[in-house]
Amino acid sequence: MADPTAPRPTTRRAVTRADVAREAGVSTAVVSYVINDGPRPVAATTAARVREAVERLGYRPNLSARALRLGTTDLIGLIVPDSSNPFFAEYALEIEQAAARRGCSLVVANSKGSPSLERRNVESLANRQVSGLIVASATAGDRVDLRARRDVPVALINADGPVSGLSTLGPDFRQGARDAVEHLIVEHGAATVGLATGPRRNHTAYGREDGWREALARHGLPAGPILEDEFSRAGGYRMGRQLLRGDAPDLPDALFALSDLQAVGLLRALHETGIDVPRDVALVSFDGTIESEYCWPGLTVARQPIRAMAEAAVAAVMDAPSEHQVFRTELVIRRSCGCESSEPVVVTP
Amino acid sequence: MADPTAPRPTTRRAVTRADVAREAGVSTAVVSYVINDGPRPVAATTAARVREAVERLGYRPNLSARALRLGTTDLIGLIVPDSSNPFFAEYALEIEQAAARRGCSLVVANSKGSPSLERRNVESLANRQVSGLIVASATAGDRVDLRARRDVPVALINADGPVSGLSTLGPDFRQGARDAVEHLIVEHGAATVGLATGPRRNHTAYGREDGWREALARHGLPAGPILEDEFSRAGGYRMGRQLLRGDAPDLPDALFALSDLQAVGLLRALHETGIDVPRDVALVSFDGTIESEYCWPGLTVARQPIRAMAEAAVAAVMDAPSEHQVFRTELVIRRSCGCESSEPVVVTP
DNA sequence: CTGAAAGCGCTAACAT
DNA sequence: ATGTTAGCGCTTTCAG
Repeated sequence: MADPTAPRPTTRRAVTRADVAREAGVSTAVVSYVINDGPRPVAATTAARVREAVERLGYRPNLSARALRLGTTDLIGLIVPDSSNPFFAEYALEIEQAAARRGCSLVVANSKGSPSLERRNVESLANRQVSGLIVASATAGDRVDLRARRDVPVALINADGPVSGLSTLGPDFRQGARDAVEHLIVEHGAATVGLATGPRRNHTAYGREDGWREALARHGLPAGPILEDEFSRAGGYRMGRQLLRGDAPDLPDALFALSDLQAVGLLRALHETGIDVPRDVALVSFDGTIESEYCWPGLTVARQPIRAMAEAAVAAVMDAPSEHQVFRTELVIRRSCGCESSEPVVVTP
Repeated sequence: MADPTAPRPTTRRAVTRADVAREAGVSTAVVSYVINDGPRPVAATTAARVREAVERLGYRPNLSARALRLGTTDLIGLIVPDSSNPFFAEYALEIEQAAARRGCSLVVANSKGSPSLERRNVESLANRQVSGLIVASATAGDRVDLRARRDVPVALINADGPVSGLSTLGPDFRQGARDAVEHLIVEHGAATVGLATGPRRNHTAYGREDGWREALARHGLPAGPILEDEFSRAGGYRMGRQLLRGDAPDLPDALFALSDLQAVGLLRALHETGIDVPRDVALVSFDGTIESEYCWPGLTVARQPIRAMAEAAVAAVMDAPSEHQVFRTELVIRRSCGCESSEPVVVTP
């Protein structure tokens, strides 16, 4: 008779390690040794017999039990403000791939820019015994409340500086912004460069703003107009509308957007008004997501090395914690700055 | 002395349910009851005492143990070909939100269009005892090999029809495509409408192709040129280049792209060649991701009700399996078809 | 090289 | 209303 005491309706009792042991005529320990390839050696013939039994029975190890025993899950938690934001989506993909290479899976949680939700997500993932936690904090780095990190290694990505007790990493915000803005000034003779920034409570904006300011200062130029709105296409669009309001808007020579998304929104507003980029205003942005490559005109960007950063984040939580790591961005020249790119389009490999 | 036998370096032994019980002077069962709010009642004063102890000790339940006991994890697995594809990224976000509403977390795996990797992901997530599995198969629906679904409810999203033993759901591919193409014909007098489709091995392409063909047939029009490339921006771009090659390319009046991404790539190729959309060619696509709203010109699309589908997928695996569900798409008129939209831009809420 | 057995932390009978 | 306790399936120490 079937055993009706199963906790939840698991169609039938699953095959366990004990079944395999019985089938193969060995002890459960041996089954464990062959499956995990250690820690004790097993005679080749015994191992073969076990593997055969595993196959015949269709045995699949129960990872929950393993996790309980080991106190770890081979699960990496990722907390981002918005996983549908292309920047985070690309980041998440690379993290998933890096995790997969180490046999880990990725669980993603959205904090929607809410510090309290972020905290709850950290707690919840820590309770799940994730092996590591990677977080892109929507708020200031040092305000990240990681009480729950008791026994979970945490890496803070998109960080603009070290945070004691955590592994942190991020792009060189300042350098990237400076490069982009200097390109505008040096190569295209821009004399006024506006800034399209994000919410001021977000610490990560500072580095990019400073980079912009530095580039200007280096060339003795005054600060251009400053627009501020959220890090989204809609935010960029609103900034564009604001820039263009009035009868005779006074456009700067160029604009630096803190993110691709905002640049895309700006582009939209500019297009609608019949303003040509780069002829009427040049535009450069920070991030370098794929979208920046395909919009029109293609955006000149300070591109973050997402794959390398993803790998570093996973390494920081899985292998060894690290000091703050900063990654140089790469200036990718396309048309929005005014350059004539020789290639019609840079198609990603 | 510290106990050095901890399986992995958990900084110190974590607080367990037993500690709380001792602290509160009750049994572990009672602690369980107050934490889970059942299944047995607990006196209010006792409960308060327990909660206090939990607070004082900073107790956090170990979800691995719970999962082992219960045979389920409150983890939903999602397998997609490419989680950085904006369509899947938006889908994943909505699924994560729907899961979160039920107290579940989402683990995402990429199959990169490989059936074998897809299968491995299914296995691996099933071994993790996920409570449900949602898969967007890169291959044909009926070829989905879900041997591992022994005791895991599976929902197939982006499905074009029922698959026995699985919950399936998807947009009304045919209706959506038909609506979009008919709009081109009826409202804009398009006499030749080309098709930009995806790899033919992908069954989900059939419905959209049929819709295109049906719309044409209804109005006695011949099939326009057919382009075929992968479901990506690069694929769209290549199709655009192909369409335009030669000295005097013979452009159709309009083009229907099976996905936003391909439309974006097409748009890029068209822009580069100085071809105006919609003046020289009109363009409509299927999906309706946010990117379609912000590119230039804004894309007229058959928009999938992603949120509703995400909710349905989660419900199918968490609540009750369902017959095949099809969701109507909504035709969203923007400028790429030739309409003058009254609103300058439809900003998403 | 292999077997026996002790738990990991939790839930939910079954007792009281 | 509360306490006791038997496992869930796995890993690994300790004996053989």
